[in-house]
Amino acid sequence: MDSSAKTGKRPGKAKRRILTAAARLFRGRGFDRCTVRELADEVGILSGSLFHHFRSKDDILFAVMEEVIVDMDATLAAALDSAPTTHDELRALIHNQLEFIHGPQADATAVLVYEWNALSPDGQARLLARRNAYFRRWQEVLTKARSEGLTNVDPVVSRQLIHGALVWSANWFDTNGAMTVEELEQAVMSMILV
Amino acid sequence: MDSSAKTGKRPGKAKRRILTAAARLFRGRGFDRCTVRELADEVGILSGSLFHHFRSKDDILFAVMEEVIVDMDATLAAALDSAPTTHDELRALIHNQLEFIHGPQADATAVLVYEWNALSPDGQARLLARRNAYFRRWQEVLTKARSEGLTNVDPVVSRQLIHGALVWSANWFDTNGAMTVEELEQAVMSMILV
Amino acid sequence: MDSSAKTGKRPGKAKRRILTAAARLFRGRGFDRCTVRELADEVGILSGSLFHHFRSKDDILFAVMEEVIVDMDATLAAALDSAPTTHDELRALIHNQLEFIHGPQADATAVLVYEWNALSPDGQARLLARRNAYFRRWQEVLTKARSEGLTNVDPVVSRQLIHGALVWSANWFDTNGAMTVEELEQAVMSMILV
Amino acid sequence: MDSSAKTGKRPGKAKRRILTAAARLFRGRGFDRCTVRELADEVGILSGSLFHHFRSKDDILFAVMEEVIVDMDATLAAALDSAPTTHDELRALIHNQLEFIHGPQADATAVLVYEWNALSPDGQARLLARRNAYFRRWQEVLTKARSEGLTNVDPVVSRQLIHGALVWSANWFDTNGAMTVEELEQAVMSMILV
DNA sequence: CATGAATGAGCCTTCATTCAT
DNA sequence: AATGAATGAAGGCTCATTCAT
Repeated sequence: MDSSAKTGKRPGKAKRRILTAAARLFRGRGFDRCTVRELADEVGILSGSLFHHFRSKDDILFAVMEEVIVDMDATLAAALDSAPTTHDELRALIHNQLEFIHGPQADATAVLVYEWNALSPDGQARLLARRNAYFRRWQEVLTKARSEGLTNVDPVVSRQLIHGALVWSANWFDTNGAMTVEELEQAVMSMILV
Repeated sequence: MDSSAKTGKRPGKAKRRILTAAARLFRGRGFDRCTVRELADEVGILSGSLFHHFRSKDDILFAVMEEVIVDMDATLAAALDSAPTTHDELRALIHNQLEFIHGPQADATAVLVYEWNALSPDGQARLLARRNAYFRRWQEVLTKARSEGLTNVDPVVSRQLIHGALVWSANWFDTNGAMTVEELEQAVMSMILV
Repeated sequence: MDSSAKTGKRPGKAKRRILTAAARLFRGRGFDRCTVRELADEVGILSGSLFHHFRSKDDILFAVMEEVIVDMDATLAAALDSAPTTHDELRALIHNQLEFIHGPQADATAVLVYEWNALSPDGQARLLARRNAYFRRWQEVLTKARSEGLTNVDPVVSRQLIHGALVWSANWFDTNGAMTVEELEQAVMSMILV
Repeated sequence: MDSSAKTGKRPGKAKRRILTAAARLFRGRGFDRCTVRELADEVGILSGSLFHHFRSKDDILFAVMEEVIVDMDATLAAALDSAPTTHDELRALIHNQLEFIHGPQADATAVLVYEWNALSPDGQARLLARRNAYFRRWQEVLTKARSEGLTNVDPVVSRQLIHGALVWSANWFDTNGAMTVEELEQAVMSMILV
């Protein structure tokens, strides 16, 4: 007889459940418009109990973002490592970003991108290194791509343009719609390539 | 000697000053993290006075957004009217959007895009018609562009990709930096065109 | 061409119109739940203009009450003077009170009775003399009535019981209903008399 | 050693204490002239804590009224049930009303009667059924009383006249004065009876 | 006299956070 | 770990009142 049977609560570690619910809530209604009570309700505990797991509401936002940014960077690093050509690396860049924006971590990724300003200055500072590392990988690939004649736009500029185009898809692309993520990936590729 | 010299208040109609300050504040710190007292301070009045000009804080957000969306649509309509070719229309699309994102109405435009969820459901409904009209113009031009072979991506998809890329520039492009808006415009054009 | 034609406002002295509207409003929704803006709207002026005629909102309440209490006492005095018998005096007491509660000054009278606590301590003090004078007349008549065997209840008590019964009729008696004020008067008389 | 000794707080359930204080305050100074901070002070908590127990200030007024009206109706029903004669029923009517107006629930009863207009339309609607039930009992007794020749005034009219007389006593009758409630009851009876 | 923008105190309510149980 | 009452700062908004025009 596990504890979830006794308490009637859904299984899974509390921290995990809080983070998942927080990502969904923060994404849907914005960090500031969500109350800790709503979050606690969603998890099935009382608001006071949240503070046994996280020091503050800000801390929850930070944890959501940190987890996804660490994952995203690690996944990208691995994907780039196993990409034989620059063209494959380019595709890995886009694939990885879309995977996060529309995959299992979609909520957390959207929160990372669109609630960045809700994060405390301190939190931003602590996440900046990872963020920079991630974009450095983009930069390197795009620089190589231009030098190889695959694209003809300045890497700094194209990095931002592509990033903007990709993350915005969180707001319109429907995973259950007619178009698949692979097709979207292909469309982006065809815009980038000369 | 104008009245502002006599009263010691900054010139300009109060509503105008509120809207301008609101756009800057809402953009910089997010609608929910701004207080009406901050806004009033910025304008140089007391918080209560705000409510002589707007019924509520929500109303101010609505007014900021409505003004810019109306302007944006009207300006685009005019620009498209005087564009001789589809290529020129395509450029007008991008030029117009960048003009708003980085021109005098930069703050309000950023608010329109990134604080959309902060707007009340009712407010969203009342602005939707304009928003749709604006995007319909994009759709039409992009459809024509593809049928003429200028691009080869589905209009719905390319509209969203380009929109995402352009509005994201609000977060990184520096008007006072080395790159001009015209150059940015050119970079985007070159990514779109086959 | 009078000024009301020019300004489009209803005729009559401003003070009068304010007092009439105030009585109706205060009675209907309570002094505290009425705003000076509502009152000004009703009169057809702006809220600021109210303060050319009265020093404060409290002052308006005071004026409404003072006018009616002065009238009520004067009318009662006259009626008692011309009442040949104690029985007639008794009837005058009731008639006069009902005349005010349901006649042209119904609103002001209801305000006097039911908004007494909304009046400032200072205002209450300034009206107390009149209030006392009015009730003294009741007391005298009721004392005489008992000594003559018309009633058999202590004058202090009966004065309050009758007063309560009469003023409460403001809350239920319908001037346009089947029962006339005269019939109501008769019903009260029959309850009082032995 | 009970918990109140340990926490330093006054004993009694919070809701109860709030309701009691609210009745006293609302009665003394009127619902609109009382602030939630005053009420919280009186109870010995902070204003925010009020809203753990009641959704709104309106809700508190409603709760005060609901409790007393339910009690009042139940007590009257019981009293009428055990009254052997119509004469006794008549006395029960008056006794019950005076018991509430001057007994332990005096404040709440006064609030019910004199702050009815401060209650939201919705609140009024939700209390109307009880109010009507209570008055229906009066009506029935008074109808019977007239048919038996105990009184000779129309039941609808006498119900309102007596009700007015009785509730008004909240404003003048002094429980600690020379006259007892029983004597007051007797005085009212003698006015009603033929 | 009237206007109406501005005032500023104060109101009800919300909400992240604490803590004794 | 969880509870839930209490906290207390802050938030959006109201409103009687003032005053330059």
